[in-house]
Amino acid sequence: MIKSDLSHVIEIARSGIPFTNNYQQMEGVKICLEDGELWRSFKKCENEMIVTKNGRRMFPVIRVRIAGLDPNAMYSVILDFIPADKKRWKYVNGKWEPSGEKQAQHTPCLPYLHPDSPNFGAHWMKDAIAFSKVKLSNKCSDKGQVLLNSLHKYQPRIHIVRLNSDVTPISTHEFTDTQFVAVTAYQNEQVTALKIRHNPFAKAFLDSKDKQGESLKRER
Amino acid sequence: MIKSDLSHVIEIARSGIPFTNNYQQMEGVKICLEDGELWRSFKKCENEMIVTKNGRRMFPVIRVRIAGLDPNAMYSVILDFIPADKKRWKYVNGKWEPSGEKQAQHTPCLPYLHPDSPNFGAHWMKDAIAFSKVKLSNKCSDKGQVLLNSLHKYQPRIHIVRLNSDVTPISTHEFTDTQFVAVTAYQNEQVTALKIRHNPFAKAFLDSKDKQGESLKRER
DNA sequence: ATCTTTCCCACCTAGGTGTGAACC
DNA sequence: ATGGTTCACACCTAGGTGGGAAAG
Repeated sequence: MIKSDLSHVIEIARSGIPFTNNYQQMEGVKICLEDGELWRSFKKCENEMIVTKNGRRMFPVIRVRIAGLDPNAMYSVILDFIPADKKRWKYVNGKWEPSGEKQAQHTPCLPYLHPDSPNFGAHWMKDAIAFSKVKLSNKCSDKGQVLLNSLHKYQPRIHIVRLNSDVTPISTHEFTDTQFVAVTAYQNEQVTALKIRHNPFAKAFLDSKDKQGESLKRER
Repeated sequence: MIKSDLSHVIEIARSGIPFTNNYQQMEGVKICLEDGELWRSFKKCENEMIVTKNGRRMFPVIRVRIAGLDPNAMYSVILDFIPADKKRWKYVNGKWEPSGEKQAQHTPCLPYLHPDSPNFGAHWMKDAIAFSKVKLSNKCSDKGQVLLNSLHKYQPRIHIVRLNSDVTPISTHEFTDTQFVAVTAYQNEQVTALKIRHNPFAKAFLDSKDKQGESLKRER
């Protein structure tokens, strides 16, 4: 797992408020991934996410539940994606395998600020927080999409930033079940079948695909 | 115009943050209504807004441009509605007229917190702020709709609240062009024609109505 | 009777799916 | 030739319109 510095996260979180660079890890913050069972069913087939020029939503959606914040303090919550490895991957004979060990430098991924940001701790803890509107793209643009490299593997991260004028504690969380390979077209038909089965927007394809996929029980 | 106190505004803005009750009017805040020409065309026929049990959006949408805030300070922006008078109105022979001068007590209108709240001054000043999602209702509910009395006239207000731990300056603005009568069904067909002409969601009715209305030019 | 409200409806806006052919 | 990407498309979700009949 490649660790990058958090300067982009800080930059998008401050959004004009003056901060010192006095980071410190928050104590007592708890954060849980929702829909774990769904995520694991995708992870079993090596999850894939479509990237397009105009940006494609993620499915499943990253949803987290947060506890341990100060209800009266102000926070922003941020999603970003770091390369899970330095490899380029290809799908051959029904399996993902590394291809071309040398890799062009990863451009740092622009963090995605949760649209409820900034907000009170009470707001973030009230319900699960869904990143349903984040869009993944393979092209630069200024519409706030996240830029990823196709055929590379990514690890989503959640950052919680406290908005003070004097202190910026940061808490960062990764859920390995949410790893995926960015693709411009699905490679594994088991992944396609799961997407169609669970994403309401793909209901048009339910009839033609609902007999396919790996863990879907046959009638006999 | 009936003035009510601002306790509801304060309550929804604080949302858990500790405030003193040290109100003070902000200096130098400028706020302009957008779409003034559209609003005035409705005002000329005595504007009406539909209220329903589940809540109906406003059309036109209240959009304002704000200047003079501290870009780095945190604010919430709030919309509420006060009775423009104590009358109950009825539409007879193509005109609105008072009916029944004695009036049941107005329940205080729940303020509507702009969904971008809370946010930095820089955010509020970047673009015009649209209250496109506020819903007007004639029934109590807990889904955040604004409760109004049908057949009564209302004056929308915008409040800007600064979120400090020690001070709560408040700035309140009214635009008389946005006054309207709450109704459960449109009374004036000129109003209906204008709504259909300008609201994209009513495009289905454009053909049958586009020859009606007051200021719509005939071909000859 | 009259006035007001409620409900269902067809018809829109707005935009999220994977497909399969075309493109590079 | 191969592998990866793009595009238009049919088909959905989700929900905002006023109309008109029915109800209160």
